[in-house]
Amino acid sequence: MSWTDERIETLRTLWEKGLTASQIAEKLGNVSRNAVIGKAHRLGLKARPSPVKADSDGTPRDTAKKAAAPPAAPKPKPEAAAQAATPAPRPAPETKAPAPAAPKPMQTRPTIPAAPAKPRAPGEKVTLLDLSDKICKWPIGHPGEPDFQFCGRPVNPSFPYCLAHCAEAYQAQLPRDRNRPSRAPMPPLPRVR
DNA sequence: CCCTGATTCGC
DNA sequence: GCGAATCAGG
Repeated sequence: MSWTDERIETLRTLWEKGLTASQIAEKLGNVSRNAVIGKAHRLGLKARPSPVKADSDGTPRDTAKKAAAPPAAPKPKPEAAAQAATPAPRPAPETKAPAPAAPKPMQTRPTIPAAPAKPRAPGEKVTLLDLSDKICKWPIGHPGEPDFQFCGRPVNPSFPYCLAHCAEAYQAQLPRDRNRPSRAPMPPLPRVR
């Protein structure tokens, strides 16, 4: 559907009224939240508190979007595949818990290529405050101890851990039946979207 | 995970 | 001009 004068007027009104982009999109119908935001900006309706816009000065949102740098940064694109990997003992961070330390390997298997990448400023610990959906939350050390920190490498997309730690956390539930040979359908490695 | 607005860029 | 995809933050 297109932006008729009427729809534009509605957009203006609701936007200035303070409704969120998604609310407006819903009222209008047949448009996405993104469409609303995009149109609002093009109309010059702007400036509503954005979560991301909180910069007081320094960080000028230098976001290097796509297209920016073709050569310089080769992003590691893992290619493991998996289906139903039974979530093995997950690390239990939080304030107590003896720490995951060793989600025991029930079966050895070749270690995954592992994720290089190093987003962290050299030397600094990854603390609770650094956590986000995008960095590996695998705890290193024991909570409460001075040097406790998190892995901090980039996550395997849609997982809470990096590729290497996904391999730790999600392992196949191998047959425990003694009678049956464990020919094991093997490798349920972390899926990579 | 849900949500927010902002931005980019292929169409 | 449009808006999906992405980002960055709550």
